[in-house]
Amino acid sequence: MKEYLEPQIKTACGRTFGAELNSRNIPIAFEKPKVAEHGDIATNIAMQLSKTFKKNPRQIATEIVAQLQFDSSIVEKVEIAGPGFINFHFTKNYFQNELKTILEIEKSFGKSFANKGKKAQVEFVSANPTGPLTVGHGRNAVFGDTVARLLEWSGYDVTREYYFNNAGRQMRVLGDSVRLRYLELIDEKIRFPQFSNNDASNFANALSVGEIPFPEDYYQGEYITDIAKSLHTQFGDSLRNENAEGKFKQQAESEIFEDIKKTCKRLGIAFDVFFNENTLYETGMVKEVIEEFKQRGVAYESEGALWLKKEILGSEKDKVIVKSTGEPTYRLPDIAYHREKIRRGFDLMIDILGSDHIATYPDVIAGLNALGENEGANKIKVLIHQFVTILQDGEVVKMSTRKANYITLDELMDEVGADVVRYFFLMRSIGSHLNFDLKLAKEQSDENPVYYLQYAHARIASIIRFAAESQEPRPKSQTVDFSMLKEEAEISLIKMLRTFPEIVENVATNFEPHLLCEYLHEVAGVFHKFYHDHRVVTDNKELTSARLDLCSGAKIVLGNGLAILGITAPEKM
RNA sequence: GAUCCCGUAGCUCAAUUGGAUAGAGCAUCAGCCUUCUAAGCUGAGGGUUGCGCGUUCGAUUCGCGCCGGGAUCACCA
Repeated sequence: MKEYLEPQIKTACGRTFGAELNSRNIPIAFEKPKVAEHGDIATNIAMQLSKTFKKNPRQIATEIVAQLQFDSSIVEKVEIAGPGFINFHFTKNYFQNELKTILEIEKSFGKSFANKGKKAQVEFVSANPTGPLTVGHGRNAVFGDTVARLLEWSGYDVTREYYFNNAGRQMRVLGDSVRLRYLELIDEKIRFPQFSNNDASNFANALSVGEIPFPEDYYQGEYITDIAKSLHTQFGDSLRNENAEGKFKQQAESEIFEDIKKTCKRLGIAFDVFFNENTLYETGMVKEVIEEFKQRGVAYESEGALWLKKEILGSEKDKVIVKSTGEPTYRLPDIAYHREKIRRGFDLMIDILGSDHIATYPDVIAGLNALGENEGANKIKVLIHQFVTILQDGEVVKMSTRKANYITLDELMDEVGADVVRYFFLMRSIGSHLNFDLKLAKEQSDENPVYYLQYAHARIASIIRFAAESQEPRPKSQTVDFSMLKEEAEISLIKMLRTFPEIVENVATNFEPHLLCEYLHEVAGVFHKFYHDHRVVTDNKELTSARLDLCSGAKIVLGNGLAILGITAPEKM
């Protein structure tokens, strides 16, 4: 549409305003009007020009329209409306032909090759292996995977990556938590009333009566006991004097990781790369970064620590990258990691982060720039999503892996299924705080919005099955006469379907899958309306064929759209 | 104190990046199955877009100032 109209309007404007216009170089913007009466596409060019030419926009519009000439088989009428919009109405014939394209391209309808040959990387989830994935991780996981799918649909070769760290205090505590549970299994007395490490009197008291205290800030989830049990099955009592960071930590890490991968798989997510932070030390990347920072004079030592200067960070104060203990802070490996990504030659790198990390990524970008990686840093796109608030019985559940106060993604999927989970996380813009009411999600599982889409798909499949059973198959040579489709419900369905590629492109450029959800919901709605108003399979062979093809078109769009969202498109419900 | 996100119908959220009459779902009410899936369709009610200025032909959208909610501001990640 735009492709057809743009040059015509340009020449018309040229004829009206001459060279003066060309010097201004005003782009012609099109938009799809909200209301059907305002046509299929509209431009506000007359309003744009009214400033420069100091003329009434409606007057300008009239002059432009007078210069326009169109193929009457494509454009039905042109109207000037409102403050100065030029509205274009296209012919039914034009839309009928559009349906053919959809049917021909089928599975790739909506795909673009704009980024063919380019490599993209999406880093998401990236939760350290200290416990099962919770509902809180769900939004990150599902959104990240969907962004990856969108990039694939726009032509990118996509790497899905999970970054993790299996060192540090967090993991030591995890190992020791397992160790204590193990000792409990082999009959050591562990005292579990909740008290903290620094509660000295309680601690001493426990030890004095021969009990080993289980600190409050240790991991309290049941899965810790499960890991201890599996160690007990393998090794019996022989680990009594084993170090927390030995077998206990290793076993915990590997079991938890397996668990995480399984959860992701259930959600339709498969990572290509699990990147261990430790690699950055092994390959010398971290050291290299430190040296270079020093060389470039942006880092200095003080109080036994290594600091990065605020000037390059653009922050209020200098920040530590290596602690006085010799351990790096998260900034350093993060910078090294992103440099590593840049070196792998991606054209686009996306980080999916929760809002709790919002303050950290500017440091990473600044660090990269300080290393002279400006070009690479420009290819990094950070997408921040707001938190999911879990509501149970109207109360906010504060999630904490350590306190075992969480609802796992698996539990959620057990309740409502992976499709509902994915849809629920995708249907809202990532900038808004998502309220996940568990009670509601369970109760409404029967009337969840995702079923509306799936039902439309299944319904179409059913119609097509019915037609195949009750009718002679149409000979391949016989072409379908799409001019049979002229009812309002039919045309508006085609209009809806044909915009799919535009929607995908828009959603993929702006990383806003929720708009695809909305669009598909609308497609389903328009289809249901069509179904309700008109019978597909009738004695009229010609009409039946045309309507069946229209159904197929709708099925393609719904199917492809659901595929991008990672949601199944059932043939039956 | 500073930075970022959010504030829209009773509830959960949209709004084509500045457009025309601000829309969906849930909930409430009233209709529609002898016919291809009623997990559907049709209709009704429900709004000072948190408040106030400003920018312009035009503001839910952009700017400034308040109010309210969330997140972050470590030698934690």
